[in-house]
Amino acid sequence: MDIETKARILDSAEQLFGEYGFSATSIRQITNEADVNIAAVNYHFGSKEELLHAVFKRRVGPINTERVKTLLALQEETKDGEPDLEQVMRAFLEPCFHSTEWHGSQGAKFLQLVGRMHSETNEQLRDAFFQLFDEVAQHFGPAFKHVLPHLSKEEIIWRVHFVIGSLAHILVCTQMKNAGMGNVKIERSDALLDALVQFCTAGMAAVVPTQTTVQSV
Amino acid sequence: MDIETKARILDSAEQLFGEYGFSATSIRQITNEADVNIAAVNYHFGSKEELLHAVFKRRVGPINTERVKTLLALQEETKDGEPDLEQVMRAFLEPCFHSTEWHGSQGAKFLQLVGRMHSETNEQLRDAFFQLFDEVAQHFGPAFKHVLPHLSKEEIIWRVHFVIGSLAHILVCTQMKNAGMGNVKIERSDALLDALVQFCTAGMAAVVPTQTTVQSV
DNA sequence: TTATAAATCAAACGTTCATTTGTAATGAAC
DNA sequence: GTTCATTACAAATGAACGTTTGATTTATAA
Repeated sequence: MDIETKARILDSAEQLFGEYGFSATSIRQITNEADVNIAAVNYHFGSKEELLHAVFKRRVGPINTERVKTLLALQEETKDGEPDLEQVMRAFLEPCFHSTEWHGSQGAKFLQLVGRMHSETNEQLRDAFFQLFDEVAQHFGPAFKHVLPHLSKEEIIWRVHFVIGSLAHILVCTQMKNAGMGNVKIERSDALLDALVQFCTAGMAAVVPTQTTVQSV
Repeated sequence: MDIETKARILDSAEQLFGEYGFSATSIRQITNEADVNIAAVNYHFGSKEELLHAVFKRRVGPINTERVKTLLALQEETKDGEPDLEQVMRAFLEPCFHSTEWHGSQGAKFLQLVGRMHSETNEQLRDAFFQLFDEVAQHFGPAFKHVLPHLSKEEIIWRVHFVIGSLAHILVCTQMKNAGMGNVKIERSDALLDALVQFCTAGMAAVVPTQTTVQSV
């Protein structure tokens, strides 16, 4: 069975890459878990790296499509009114959490892998990964700029990175035992998403202090 | 030369672990870079994992000591006045950036490694790593609770994780090419620290919306 | 049924891995 | 000068790595 084999490999790879990382996961682990022959990975995907890329491609597309769709709907809806930072932020963050609703713990493992990738420094892996987010960046960059007109472009880039960092970190954390996150299961975590949205919205909206701030004491 | 050998191994390990990750870095790479015999790692440190632990122990201590010292000084100083969230936040974040002032690009590579560790899921590595931050958690947990009395303990834990995520992410990002962070070099990045402090302070201080929030439209 | 392509399989490829071994320097104490 | 613990070294250990091979099975179509 062709399709079944490929899907089983993708499932196992997604889970194991998320749990142990790319380098620390062997093709033998993946094929054992998927119950397929060891040669199947190279036959169906070409190499270990291409397998990783395939794992991403399967799930990132839908998430980013939802992000952009929500943003566009939002912009349409509020065309004549005030754009709302919190809504933009939610459009950016919420779709990530939906993949767990769609795919259960499998989706959660994928998010853990996504979180992991944000600290990946291998240029080849990075480039292939972040290229998947080009469309999102092109839409949300201007959107954030529009609702935060007083911030410089550079300042916005930094703050978006802070947001991404918070997101990536909890995507990893919520899959761990003993991460100090209590009993949060990301599969049912509206509260966590809300908290993240609130935190990031407030952070993005932080007022730039005047240059000669003399605070405290 | 005993001390020289150990220090050279630590330097190389710190740099390579930060750059390529723990699993993707081999002992051969480390010992070649350090120009020592391949057996030296196991002789001086016992194993690859214990070497990683030694890399942390060398630098994390001073950072956390400075964090706690600054916090205690702050609490002493403002004993009869208003505690200030931004000051607590700065006491938490700023010492991380100092290690680059002390050790230059070597310190920067270390910070990249620290950022990486936050997405490490290997339980053994995690436990050994986060144990190094127990003292910090014990001091800053109550401190944040004190300046944010209206937030629940759980909410504070989540928000601190958001802060840690932002911090870890930029520690990794600023060492990368093409991370979309412009030309920020963390060795000279007061502005980035300031931006991070502002973002995290505002995020931590975000008001909890009333339960029945009906927003937008 | 037969020809053709796709998928699976066991086995092996050469390489690299972390670690261990036994031996040779090194330097201080006696 | 001999002893002795420490450190350094080249060489080798067995295991695991990603990948390839060539035969074999399965599916598709003529």
